[in-house]
Amino acid sequence: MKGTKVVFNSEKLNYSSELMRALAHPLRLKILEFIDQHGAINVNKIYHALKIEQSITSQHLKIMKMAGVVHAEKDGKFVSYSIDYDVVTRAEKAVKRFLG
Amino acid sequence: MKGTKVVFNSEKLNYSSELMRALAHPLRLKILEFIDQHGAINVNKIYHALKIEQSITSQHLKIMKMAGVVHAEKDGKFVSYSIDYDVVTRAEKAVKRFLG
DNA sequence: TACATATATTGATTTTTTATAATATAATTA
DNA sequence: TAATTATATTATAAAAAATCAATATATGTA
Repeated sequence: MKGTKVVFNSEKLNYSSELMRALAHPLRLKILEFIDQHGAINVNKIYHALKIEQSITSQHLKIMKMAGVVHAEKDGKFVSYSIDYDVVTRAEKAVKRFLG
Repeated sequence: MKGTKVVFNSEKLNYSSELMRALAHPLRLKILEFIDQHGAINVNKIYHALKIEQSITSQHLKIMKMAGVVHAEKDGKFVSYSIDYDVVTRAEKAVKRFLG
């Protein structure tokens, strides 16, 4: 497993760390877990269920959206969030990718 | 892949996010990659090769050591760092663990 | 149209991280 | 033993992230 000899450019390092950073927060993980359990779901239901502030919820969702972890789709006056499982899988492999 | 219905306690959420946080930094990833490529290696070689400050190197190594990602072993006046691949593997799976 | 609801955005503040520089400690060597 | 080397630690400054409160923007509804 040691010594991949693959030289990673800072672009990939930044991508990997950004992706992991988006997930490296207990509240965001909790939100993600909730979306996972409910499928596409709107902000209202998320913050009511988890008892967190609307504004904070939107902000964390935005961070995860920017990182590509979740996807937002407008549905009337609601916005439905869902998980991009491909990207999450990529995050899982982000470490593995440059380690062995 | 959706809806694991596994309820994660905040302990696990915190562990997962802490582990990911330790890796969610470009410089730390770079250091980890370097250790991976060279096996057990001391601080001096790391910061000379990567052209970063000694103090920063020690600090980042400490963060990864606290998270259990790397292991330090004293060797005379040197300190040799190596990767704990088990923990890294756990980090890879941290996301997967609560998603699907 | 006026009002209510859902979400996003913004600005101010606090907290956490990171970087820098200096110093401390321990081991080594001249 | 004095000087050098390797690493850690500490204090401080700078930067980034998180929280909170308020406001803005849409959309839907009475």
